[in-house]
Amino acid sequence: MRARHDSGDGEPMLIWERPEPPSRPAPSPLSRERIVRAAIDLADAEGLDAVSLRKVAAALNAGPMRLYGYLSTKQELLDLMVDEVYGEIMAPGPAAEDWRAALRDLAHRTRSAALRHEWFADLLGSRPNLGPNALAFLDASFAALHRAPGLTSLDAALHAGGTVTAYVIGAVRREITELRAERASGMDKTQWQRASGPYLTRMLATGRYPALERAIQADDFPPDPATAFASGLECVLDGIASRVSPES
Amino acid sequence: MRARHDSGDGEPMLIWERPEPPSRPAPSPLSRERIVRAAIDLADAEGLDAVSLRKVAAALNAGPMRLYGYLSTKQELLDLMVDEVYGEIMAPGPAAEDWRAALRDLAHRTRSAALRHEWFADLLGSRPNLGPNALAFLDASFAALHRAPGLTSLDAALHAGGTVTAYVIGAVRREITELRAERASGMDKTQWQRASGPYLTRMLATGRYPALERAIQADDFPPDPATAFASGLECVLDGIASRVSPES
DNA sequence: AGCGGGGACAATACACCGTATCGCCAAAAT
DNA sequence: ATTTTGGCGATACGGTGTATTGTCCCCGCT
Repeated sequence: MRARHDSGDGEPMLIWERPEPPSRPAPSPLSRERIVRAAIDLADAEGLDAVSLRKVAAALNAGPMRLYGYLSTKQELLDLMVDEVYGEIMAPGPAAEDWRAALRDLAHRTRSAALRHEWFADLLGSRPNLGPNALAFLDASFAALHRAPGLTSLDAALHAGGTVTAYVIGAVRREITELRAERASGMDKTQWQRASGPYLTRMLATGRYPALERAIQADDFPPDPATAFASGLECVLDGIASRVSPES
Repeated sequence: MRARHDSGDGEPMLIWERPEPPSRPAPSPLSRERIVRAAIDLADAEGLDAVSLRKVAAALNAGPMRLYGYLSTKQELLDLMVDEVYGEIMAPGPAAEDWRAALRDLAHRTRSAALRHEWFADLLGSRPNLGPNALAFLDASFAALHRAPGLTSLDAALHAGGTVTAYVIGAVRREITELRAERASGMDKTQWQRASGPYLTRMLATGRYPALERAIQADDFPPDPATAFASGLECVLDGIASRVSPES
């Protein structure tokens, strides 16, 4: 059952272009924008699990069912939230001229958006994102790759874009997950090591993980996540560059 | 409130080494293994959303609360499911000798595991995975990277491993998501294009996405996901190789 | 041998979720 | 002025994860 605005004709009428409910004379106190904003605020403050239609509605002084005039499903709300964050990502100035710089910029903006809205990492890549802002993001990626010198086949461009996107999704996810794990067991990274340390040392003592053991023994403290993300990204970009302009 | 096996002393006693309940003379009909297996079967058949403690317990002819003797939380069950899949991934023969081949092998095995258990993609990277099989996976990664010639700093090895892991997570996620989207709207890829096509064409007609427009116009059909995954992976591996052994 | 206690299991209970349905009331149309 | 309509709130339902309570059986002790 779709929202009541679904005109019912054959065409799918995806959610992003569904019209606002006809603006009432006394301006309707609710709008999809306000709903999405409230949901985002709630998710930022209390996590994605705390986002329930009931709580969002309550934050807007409305009954839960009120929202179904603007959304047909909770999933739709999540999709709109994601697209809103893509909007944040695309908000800043124009793209760089160098394709590499442009892709790097998009990646870092995505990462910082995920740090602002940790729930974004949970949703990243879990559904096809076709909202207008997500499309703008895609467009920016392709535009950047089009500026690459040797990238004639746009088949290759698609591959390249997909590869860096995949890296960004995975890296952001991992980083947020680690961040949460640290926070969960006492705010401090060393404290986290103490927490799961005994278990890990016991596991390592079995001798079944020699390489891991060696890796942890020589524990140079892992560098901050930002540079880890950046260096991994450069690695991926290097790989792309090596096929864009065959090795000099 | 932990499961009843938590010994109560200071040490955390993570879930993977918590002992089975004391084997009763008449062997207990339940075990964590059987629970996890039932949950996996359910998730494979009906999706992750269908995995509820009630349904899992029902599949084992038990009341819902029975499971809390073996698990302290649903999240724990999910963690165990993930580790079980890591077990599948690590099951086949020994690792290749070449570091690149070894990493490639791990990546492809992860992908095929996710294709067998689509819910695995939803859980990938969403939590720190420290189960014995996940550790074995990590160990294999580090072992492979250790075999790389120029990888003296294990700091670099950590970065490299993290980078390819991030790519794999993101790529697998995207692929499963796309697969589901296709399946949701009529099994066929061209059919999917028809489904969201009108919306997309209308969006593109706004002229706000010129690069996207160009990319879609010249629609050489995208290659099958397997080669897309593979080529992206090679791309990442190239990037790593270029820093392992500086350009020849 | 009889009995008491403890522990595994089941049933019940609770708060909350997403969503369908229904009824009311106010505003618009006749 | 009356009727209609449609947006909104309240209520309801089936489901969830989990806490609590009760029951019953089996083991060990007297």
